[in-house]
Amino acid sequence: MEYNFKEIESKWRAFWAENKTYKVVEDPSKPKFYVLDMFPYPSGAGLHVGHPLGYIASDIFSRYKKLKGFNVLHPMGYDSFGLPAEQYAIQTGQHPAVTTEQNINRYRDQMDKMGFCYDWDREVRTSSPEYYKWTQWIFKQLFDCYYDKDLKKAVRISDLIKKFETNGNAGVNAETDLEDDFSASEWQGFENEQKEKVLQHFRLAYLADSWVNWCPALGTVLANDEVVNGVSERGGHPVEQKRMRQWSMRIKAYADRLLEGLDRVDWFESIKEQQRNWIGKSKGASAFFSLEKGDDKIEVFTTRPDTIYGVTFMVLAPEHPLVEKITTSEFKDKVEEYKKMASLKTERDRQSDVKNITGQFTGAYALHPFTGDKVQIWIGDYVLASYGTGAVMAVPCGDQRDFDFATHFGLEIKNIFQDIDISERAYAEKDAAIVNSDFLNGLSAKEAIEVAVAKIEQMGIGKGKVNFRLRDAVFSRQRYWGEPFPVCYKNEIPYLIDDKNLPVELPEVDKFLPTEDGEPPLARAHKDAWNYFEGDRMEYNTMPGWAGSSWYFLRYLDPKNENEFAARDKIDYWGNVDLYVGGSEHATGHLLYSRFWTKFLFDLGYIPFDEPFKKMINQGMILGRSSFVYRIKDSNKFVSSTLKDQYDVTPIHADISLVENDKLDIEGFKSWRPEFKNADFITEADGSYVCGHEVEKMSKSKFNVQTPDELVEKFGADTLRMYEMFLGPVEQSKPWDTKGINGVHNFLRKLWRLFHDQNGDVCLSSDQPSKEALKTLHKTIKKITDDLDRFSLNTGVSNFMICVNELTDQKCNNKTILEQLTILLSPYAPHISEELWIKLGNEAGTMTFAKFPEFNEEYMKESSFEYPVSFNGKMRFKVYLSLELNPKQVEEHVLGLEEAGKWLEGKTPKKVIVVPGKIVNIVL
RNA sequence: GCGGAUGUGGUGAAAUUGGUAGACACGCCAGACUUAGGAUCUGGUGCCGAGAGGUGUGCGGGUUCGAGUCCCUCCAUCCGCACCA
Repeated sequence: MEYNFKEIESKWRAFWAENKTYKVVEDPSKPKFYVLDMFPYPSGAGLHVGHPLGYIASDIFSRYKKLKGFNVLHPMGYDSFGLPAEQYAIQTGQHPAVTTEQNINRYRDQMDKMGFCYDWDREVRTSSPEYYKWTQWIFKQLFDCYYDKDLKKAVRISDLIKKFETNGNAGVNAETDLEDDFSASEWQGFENEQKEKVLQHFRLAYLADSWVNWCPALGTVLANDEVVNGVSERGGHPVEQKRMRQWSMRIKAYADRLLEGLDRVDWFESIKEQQRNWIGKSKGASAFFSLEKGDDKIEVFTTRPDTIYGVTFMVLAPEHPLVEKITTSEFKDKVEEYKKMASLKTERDRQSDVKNITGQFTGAYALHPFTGDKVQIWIGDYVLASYGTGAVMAVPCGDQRDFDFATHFGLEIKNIFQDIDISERAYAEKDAAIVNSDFLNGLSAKEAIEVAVAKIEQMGIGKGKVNFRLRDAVFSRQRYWGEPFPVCYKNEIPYLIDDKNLPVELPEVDKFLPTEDGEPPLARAHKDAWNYFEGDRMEYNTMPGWAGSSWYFLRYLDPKNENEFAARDKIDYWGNVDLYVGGSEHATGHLLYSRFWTKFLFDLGYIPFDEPFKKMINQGMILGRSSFVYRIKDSNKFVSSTLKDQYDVTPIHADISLVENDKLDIEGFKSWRPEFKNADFITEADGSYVCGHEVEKMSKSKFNVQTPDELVEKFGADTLRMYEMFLGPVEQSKPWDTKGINGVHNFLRKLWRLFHDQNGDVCLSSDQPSKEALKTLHKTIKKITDDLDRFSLNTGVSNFMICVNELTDQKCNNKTILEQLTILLSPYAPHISEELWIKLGNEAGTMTFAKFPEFNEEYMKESSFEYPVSFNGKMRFKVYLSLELNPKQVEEHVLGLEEAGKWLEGKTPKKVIVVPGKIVNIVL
């Protein structure tokens, strides 16, 4: 019997499903291992070959860990709320739940064909009410907590209220944007409405008027990580700044812990670095500059307090609250004009207009805190209102932007760096000694920073301070297809819905569009359409896409629990994710938010860990390899790629299914589209047409999408699994190319032949395995184990090929050897392994729970070694020598060889290096 | 500008601790077989050279008996962040 992958694969797929082979339950007798894939958004296009890359890798690893005796949790689900389903719904009127369901079914079908070992009984969908009930519940906890900076953790808001009742907000060290002070009696005198307003400044999920990224085309706000280069990440629509009342998450409270936790996880450095940049911690000092006139003070933030004597002017953001107050009447009009101009610029304009220096003098002066000198106060849009204090002390000698500003407007530039020429540009390094700076003179930058901060604090004009770039995350979206908030309003004060009434389900609406008054789609729902309704109205916004994905890894632990998001004993057993596999594009979104929620749930004692993902592997993107045909201008004639330079041609994408090894299927191309029906071809001498190619993102419009289904059909899932791994290291981006897939397929056929005779009958020997075969096997065991442990799955495939090549040369059909090999291979190619497993006389379905072979060094022992002999580091010849020889003996033997004499050229070697079992190097 | 990653044959790549550069595969070349199968088998294939040999891991330098691997300078490509004070 030939290797009939179709029959074998469908047989085992059915077997696994029927027997629930991959179902897992808590088992205290075994160590646990949690392998997680980033769950997909089920889009209408289905999976292409790039999606399963990470799933295959994690599947191999899960199967390996099972064979190693671990109880492996390996679940899958769907991030099923999101924009595309809703936009499709707006166009067609089809309910997003319906399209989502269809897409999920297609994804499931595609994944099943790959032979993944997911425990599908644990599937979660973020859009199902049973799931989002708990997303709502977590939101409620966030609403009900504030961040205590002394305890460095989230604490219930009731504790805060107690403090307010006894002491007002004096002595409260909480993460808040509230600046006013109030006493206990003032607090007690507040109306409920006023109290809630105050509390909103403390809650971790809070309602506030804030500047948000508004995307008119999508009709919704976006989080910072959803805006890329001033346009929306999805769809590329323009985004503008708008002030709106929105739910936000006080993620800033966790900035320091999010930074610190990165040191405790095993992730790629690039991802950690991206998160560090995004959090953007900078240490420095804040200092108050008093004004020449009036009692107001301007607070600035600087990372270089050592350069304070270089200050020659100040710049405020145009939106800075003091601008209006300090501007002299003489400059009022000009300042107003500048402010207006700045406000009209979108974020995008400001970014693309970095080189253009603009600003306006306010007419006011501040006093230098040390020298008492008058310094001009300007406004300029290079100073951002949202970072630091919205004001900078300008040090043109030490900061290029300040330098450019000063040069442009002819402001003074004072040099405070010893032996540094600043006539051309600012000196931003920290290597020069400080001069012209009174008490800082002669100090290095590092020393001067400390001394300056101490002095500033001593004088009471400021203090050492840490600033973060991270902003609080906007949490409401004006969309339909998302989690409803467990919130209602009474007199416009938000109230939480009681746990017993959760989930608040998505109500039916007549259209998925905003109302005429611009309210979100949920405002269309009639009171009766809500499964629960309270107060004057329910919250109309829905949660953003990252809400459901911020905690899904916890739900897999106990997916059907109706009373808790997961039972504590299950959480304790499974713990956090041991290996997380997914794309790196989530570095500043999902991966940051899920860490935030994990830390929060840890603070409240619901989970015993504060980092969700211990180790993470980020698979590279699989790019498409587009094929091109070249049409000669104004004709229907196509010229082969190698000859195209002789003509004036237009490249046209050809569907990659019509191309094999860059050769075009000419007849197929003619019938592909009507306009090519009568096409002519200028071919190579052998009559073939060679296509050009280019690496691009996979997309329908480029006809370069490769679906896994086609390849499973053609070669089988085992071949595709191994081929995707064979392509190169998982973390590397690479273009998809089916060129080498035959090689992998042939390998599996060759493996099959080891078990069968020429007639295709099973033919296995039960004799003692040969020494040679044992050596091959154990060499392979060692390599495969090492490869898996360091996630080098491409070399794993190579090592299987080497093994099968060697066993074929040895004509090995030994049962013991082949059985061990089958177990080794089963994580990579589970279907064929199961089939061979029963041919070896084992019971169906027991393969998954077999024991992974152990490497035994005994079989690898050699008595001799083929030494490479080098002269001056150049390998010249090889010689077999006993490994029992000591270095001196090796040297003597090698120097006595005729071959050596040729290279010695009669000279006496200066030195001979012998590394036993490795190399001989002769230095002449 | 800052940060991260990468650079090896015609192609995908390997070389885990400094020790035979190019494993394994694709492709290509030559041949065998034939039940014509997306077969199988044998040999070859970094580059230059008829050969002996020379040369070779982005460039240039250094350390070392020995460097793809370690150090320094530079170049190129990709990714992320960016008027962040």
